Amino acid sequence: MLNHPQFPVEEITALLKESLLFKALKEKELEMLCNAATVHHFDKESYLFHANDPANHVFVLLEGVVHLNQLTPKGQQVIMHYLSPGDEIGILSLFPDQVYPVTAVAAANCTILKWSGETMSELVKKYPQIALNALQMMTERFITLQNQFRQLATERVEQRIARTILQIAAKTGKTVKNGVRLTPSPSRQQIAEMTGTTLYTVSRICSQWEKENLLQTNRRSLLLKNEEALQRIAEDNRPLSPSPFNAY
Amino acid sequence: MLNHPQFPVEEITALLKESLLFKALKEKELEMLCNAATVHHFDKESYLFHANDPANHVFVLLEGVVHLNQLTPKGQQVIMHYLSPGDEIGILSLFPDQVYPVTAVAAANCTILKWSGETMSELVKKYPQIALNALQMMTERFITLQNQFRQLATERVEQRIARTILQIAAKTGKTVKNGVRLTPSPSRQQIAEMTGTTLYTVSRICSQWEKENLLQTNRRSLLLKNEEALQRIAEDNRPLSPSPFNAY
DNA sequence: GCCGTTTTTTGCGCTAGCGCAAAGAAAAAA
DNA sequence: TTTTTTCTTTGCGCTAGCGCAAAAAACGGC
Repeated sequence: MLNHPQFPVEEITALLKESLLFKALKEKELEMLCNAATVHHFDKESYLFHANDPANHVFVLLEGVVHLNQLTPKGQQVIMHYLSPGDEIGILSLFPDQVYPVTAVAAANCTILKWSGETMSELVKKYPQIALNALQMMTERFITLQNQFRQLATERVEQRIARTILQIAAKTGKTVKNGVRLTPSPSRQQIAEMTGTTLYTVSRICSQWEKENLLQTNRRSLLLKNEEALQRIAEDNRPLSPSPFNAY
Repeated sequence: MLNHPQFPVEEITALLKESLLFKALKEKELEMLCNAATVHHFDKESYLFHANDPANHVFVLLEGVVHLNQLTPKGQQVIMHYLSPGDEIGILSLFPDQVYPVTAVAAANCTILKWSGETMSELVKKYPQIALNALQMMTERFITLQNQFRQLATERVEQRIARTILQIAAKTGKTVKNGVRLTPSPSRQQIAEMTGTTLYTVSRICSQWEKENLLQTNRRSLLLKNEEALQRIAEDNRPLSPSPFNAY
């Protein structure tokens, strides 16, 4: 276990120490944790688990991107959450008798750490801090989701797309000389599924922004050139409504 | 404490026994719980707490309706959750150092049971089952919110309104001879704030339904006359798109 | 470097839903 | 009762965003 060429134990330990789920654990405890984990690869497009599967594994993403999504009865996808290295997946399996409420799919080739539910239960018994951390995470995720809901209910598409790009940039973007680079960049379709719109609308809006030199995209990456401008769009600094008084 | 004319202790105990937060507590424990509570009245439109207040009380609604909502930066309201008698409010205050992420407002005159954070901490220490129940509730609310999010992202206004009315009917509706009656009925404005639309659209859709004899409204109550039809609307049983082949 | 596949762009027409404004109805206050 | 306030309805015009279709561009495999 845990003799991975690209991920030496020290590096993993460092990552886990920073993670929300395992923070406040001691060096010794993290070591135990590492020894109880297994490392797996998931190819792009493959599934970590499906919605309604019994929740019996906890994952930590080492490398890649994972999307948590739901399907509508008609087969339309909605991406509920976007995960990057260091993030935990499947915390619900820490709690008894749950099923995953979402599908987890690798949006890029991924390397992940995995614990079985039983292993986790034992670890939680030994280190109750993990349960507290999980609870903390749940409430944070809940509050975030409430905000997402409010935004979807009240903001225009353009704002939601701007916000989504900014969030991904903040989470995984690399600062380069002329801006912030997102690699890999989510596809138009995926942005649409995160913002509750269509790929056509996303494409039109991004084209517009590209013309205005706010960003620059190609299929594999996105360069955010004017973060402040996008921020302004996300916060909707524009006339409330086309004022009738300006018509003259 | 707890000598309320309309709510004798036995009745409250019975209510708490059924509640998600206090289920699986013993008779004796429920009694302790009752004795630690205080009863309060909140007039319609008054606030139980505001978003960002430190979360230091747990409430159980005995009578009335409470809305949990958020405000957009521009002052627009979004109703995140609708609470009826027996429901718990402010479970986040069971967990350390939280602030309420929403505002709780009485949507009708309310009678509520209230515990301070300190009292609750002690109770939780004595009866750890409460913490487990709270966790259970959090995950349930989280999963529900995810579904709400998906629906908002993918369904048409009409569907969302239908679903909302059906949910309120299931939660608080009284079955009468010609249908299900909701009293008090949410206003057009409130339905709009629950479904992410405007009061005009809600009004038009309800008028339409009234014409089709699916329901019947006046300012104080709503009579749902054809639940099945509304169910069909909520599930969107209609042609996927105006098929070009039918044009002939 | 060529070919098949996937993704993106964009023109076009369209429709769901918005939002003002003004009238009407219902409730509350006086 | 009458008056005032609040909530609802509806006509009207409009616009944001949808979604097809077809082309263009980008990518991957060989």
